[in-house]
Amino acid sequence: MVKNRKSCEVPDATVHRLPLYLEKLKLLQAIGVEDVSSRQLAESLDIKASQLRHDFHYFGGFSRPGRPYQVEKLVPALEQIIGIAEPVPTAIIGAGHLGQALANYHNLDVQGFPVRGIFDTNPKLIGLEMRGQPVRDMDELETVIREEKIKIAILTVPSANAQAVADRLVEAGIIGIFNFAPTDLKVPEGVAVRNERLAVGIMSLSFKVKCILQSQEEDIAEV
Amino acid sequence: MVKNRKSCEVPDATVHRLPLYLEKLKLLQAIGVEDVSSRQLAESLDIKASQLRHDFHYFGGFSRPGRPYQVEKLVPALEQIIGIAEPVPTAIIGAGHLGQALANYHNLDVQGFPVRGIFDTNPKLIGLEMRGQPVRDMDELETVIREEKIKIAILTVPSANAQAVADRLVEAGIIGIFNFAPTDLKVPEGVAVRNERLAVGIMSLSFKVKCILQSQEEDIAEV
DNA sequence: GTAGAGTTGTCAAAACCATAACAGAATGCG
DNA sequence: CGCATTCTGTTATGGTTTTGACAACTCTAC
Repeated sequence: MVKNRKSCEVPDATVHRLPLYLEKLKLLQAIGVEDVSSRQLAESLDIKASQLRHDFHYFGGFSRPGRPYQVEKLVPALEQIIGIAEPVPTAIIGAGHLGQALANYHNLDVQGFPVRGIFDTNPKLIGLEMRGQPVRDMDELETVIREEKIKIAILTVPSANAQAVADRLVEAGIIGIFNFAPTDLKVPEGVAVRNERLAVGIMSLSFKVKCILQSQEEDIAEV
Repeated sequence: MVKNRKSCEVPDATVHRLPLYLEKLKLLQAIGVEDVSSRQLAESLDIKASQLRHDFHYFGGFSRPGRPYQVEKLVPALEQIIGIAEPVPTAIIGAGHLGQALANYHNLDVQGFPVRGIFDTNPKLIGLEMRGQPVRDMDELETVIREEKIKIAILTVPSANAQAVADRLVEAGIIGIFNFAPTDLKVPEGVAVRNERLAVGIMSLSFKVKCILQSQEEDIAEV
């Protein structure tokens, strides 16, 4: 199966678009659309059709020349590629506001990431129910991860604890960490980390806002 | 001031790194570091020094050849560039779990985005206090935005309402929208949108996890 | 004062990604 | 059937971003 190894040698940019394709396709599926051409799909996502076909090309053909894509086939194919053909048991570490928000984010389940464990150190939170899951003491972390075969953890603990918790997660067998703490985690080879920095997002937005305001001022000055 | 207009013609990739530079520099500042070389700073962020210098080069020199960067000068310079030299009044639309999480996210204030208005339609939420701010009825949206001169809005409402709310925001004078709804917002020229899709994040993580698992299986098979 | 180590700003090369172009295939219609 | 249209898969082109390389400059040590 050389193809498997090769199918992982894909640009990050392409990987980030796969979820968008899947999302849109599920929407089409829900309203009963059967066929969709690369152009239709691309336009609805505001990208070029050639880029979409190029992306798909990394994974081999999803259709044949002359025939549009079949939604019914494409959805499971993408799910397979993304790795959510089977539900991926997920844990949330840190039941603060952000952790709660994510635990209650219904879409997580729907999109293939059922939450099988919520953990915190705060005695006031331990025992509370969130979406049918009790908040557990961190003592149980390793046990639950192993029993539930959890592979992905969402980390919403304070920065100061993030690295220590990450170490425990890796030790317990976690392979993917979705990190919301503004800290660069050091993890061994064979563990994937994705940092989600709210601050980066809002600041790059601020940069654009500043540019807009400046150009408006200049436009006025020029009149 | 041609430089202003030019300073906005910067690759997105560079813009996204600016907040990281600033964050790290503030950390250094806090522990009393005065000088820092491009190599030191770059290594701590796990990027190449040449990239950092290249990024800075877009905005003109922050130092002179031979001399390292001075933290005390670099921090305000970056704040200026990002547009947070002055605090940027911000609103949160949607006081659900995610909205609450962000409202309580202390760093928002610290990093230059004081929350000056929290809005929701749910009568049960209206009136509640979050970080010293009452949750207001959406009726007050336009008034508060204008009075507080709010320019940036964080959108955490359900997908179905996102576009309608965005329209109101733009009408009221909002220039930047930080959108957490999985919807592509249509906004007029002169309004910046940044989409933050949690689903995309966790799915691209899942892709990498799947690749790791596959390569592990293959390694075992090869032995 | 001079050599050497270390630094930035700048430009050139390499790697990467997005777009365009096109061959080959299917479909629909007269 | 034959033609026009539409479509994918694939390759080539063009552009952007990252990385490497180096001149010019500063400081320290001796």
